[in-house]
Amino acid sequence: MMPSKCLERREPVREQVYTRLKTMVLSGELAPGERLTEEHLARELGVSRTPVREALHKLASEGLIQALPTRGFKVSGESKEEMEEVFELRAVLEGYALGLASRDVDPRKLEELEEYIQGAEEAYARRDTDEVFHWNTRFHDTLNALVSHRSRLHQLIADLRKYVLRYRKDTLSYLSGARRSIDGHKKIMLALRLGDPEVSERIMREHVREAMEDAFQGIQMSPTQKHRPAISKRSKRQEELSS
Amino acid sequence: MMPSKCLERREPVREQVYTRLKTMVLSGELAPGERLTEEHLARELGVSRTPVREALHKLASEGLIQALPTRGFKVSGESKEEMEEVFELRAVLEGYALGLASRDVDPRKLEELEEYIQGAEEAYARRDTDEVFHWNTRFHDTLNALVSHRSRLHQLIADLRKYVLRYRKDTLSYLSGARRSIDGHKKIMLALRLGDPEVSERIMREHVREAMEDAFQGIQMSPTQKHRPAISKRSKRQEELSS
DNA sequence: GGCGTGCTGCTTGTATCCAATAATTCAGCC
DNA sequence: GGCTGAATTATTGGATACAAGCAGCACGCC
Repeated sequence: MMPSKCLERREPVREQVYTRLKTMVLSGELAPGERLTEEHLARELGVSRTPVREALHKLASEGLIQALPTRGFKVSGESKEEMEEVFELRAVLEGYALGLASRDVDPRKLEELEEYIQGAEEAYARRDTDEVFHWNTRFHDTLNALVSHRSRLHQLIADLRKYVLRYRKDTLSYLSGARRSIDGHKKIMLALRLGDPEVSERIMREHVREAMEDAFQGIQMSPTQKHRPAISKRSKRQEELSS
Repeated sequence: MMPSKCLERREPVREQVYTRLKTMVLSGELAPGERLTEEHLARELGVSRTPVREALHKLASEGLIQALPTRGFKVSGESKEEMEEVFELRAVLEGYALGLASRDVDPRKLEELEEYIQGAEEAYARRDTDEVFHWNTRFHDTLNALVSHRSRLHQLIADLRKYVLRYRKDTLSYLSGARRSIDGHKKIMLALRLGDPEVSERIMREHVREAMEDAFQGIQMSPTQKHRPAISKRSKRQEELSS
């Protein structure tokens, strides 16, 4: 039989749903505290309950949502304590990762990193915080890629970073935060060039902790979330995944 | 299938299967490289594919098994690099955790920890390595419990520890390893009493790294695993979960 | 005799079905 | 009018049914 048109990568629906829901949670489209039920999501996404269920369990294991006893799931709250813990874990793991990376850096990667800093600096001059954020993200992604051979560490850091990205707008909407982060990146470069694991580790920890402070700047977080109704009204609209 | 008349504790079958499979993997009953298919496992455990599948996905997300494209799963290999990475992550995270814990220790917990060391010491005097292992495990579990309010950190450490437990026998079957680990625990106690986060962190890192060295003592690990046939022959026997 | 092609079965992915149960509502009783 | 309890609903957990894909194999062609 002809292999038919299997040219396109056949990504399982489960994965699509997972990615979609994750995006919705991280973007805030699904607000913290909002309740999620398999059936409604399945209808909304135009698939059956099975893949939705698997996606929900996966998200729950990552902490993005949490299982209620027998009432489905709800989007995880964002208590200050929880965010702090995630930032602290980032500080520790990314610190360790930078220490590892600093033992043997590819000069071309250093070049690349410098470019991102340069890009951020120029964006800062234009007071374009979105653009600064963009370059900073590339910077951190590239740093993380330096330890991609340590797959667990790499994955862990990626997950934690995605988790706090939810608050990116808040983080950099103050120019002072942007300034500090760029300066922090410059220090990271110096540590990398120095090639000293311990210094690199310490510098990175400080950097992430500064980012945490800036993220908390002027944001009041309620430890307890009010219970949002449920699925939003636009549930009726059959949004196909293929969009 | 008959609706089982499980009147007692209503633990979801999914969880039972998950726990069961995890045990089988960690105990080596399912050897690294061995292939797992939903259907066979479902038959073997006397349940349907649904809970088996969910358990498999969960195990995969923890890295205990890995998904083959569309061929099911296989028990993860145990290359030296992978074990090293896990031990290194433990060193970093448990180091950080001990630093956190050292800032404010409950004296009763210190008492408890001392008892476990005492127990291990006595077992060591009897050359009972299994017993030493038992007390050492309690010791580490108790330490980890000190940061249970940091749920992510706590969970992460618990997962990583479970992962390397697979090699416990090898780890402590040498008395020198047992000796070193007990001495390490004593140093940890001193660091805790000192109450200095940085010292505690360093001491713990050293301790876990020593444990790694001992775990690798005299063990030859093949980076590539040979492909074991599939499910073992006793698949036919209907082993009910309720056993 | 070697290699390509189609068949067959194993295995997963998804949908649907059924049962069990917690929450909710509503009616009857005090 | 408020409280208690039974019926109703909402929702998950598990089982099964069904489709689709890849692997291995055998057969036939060159």
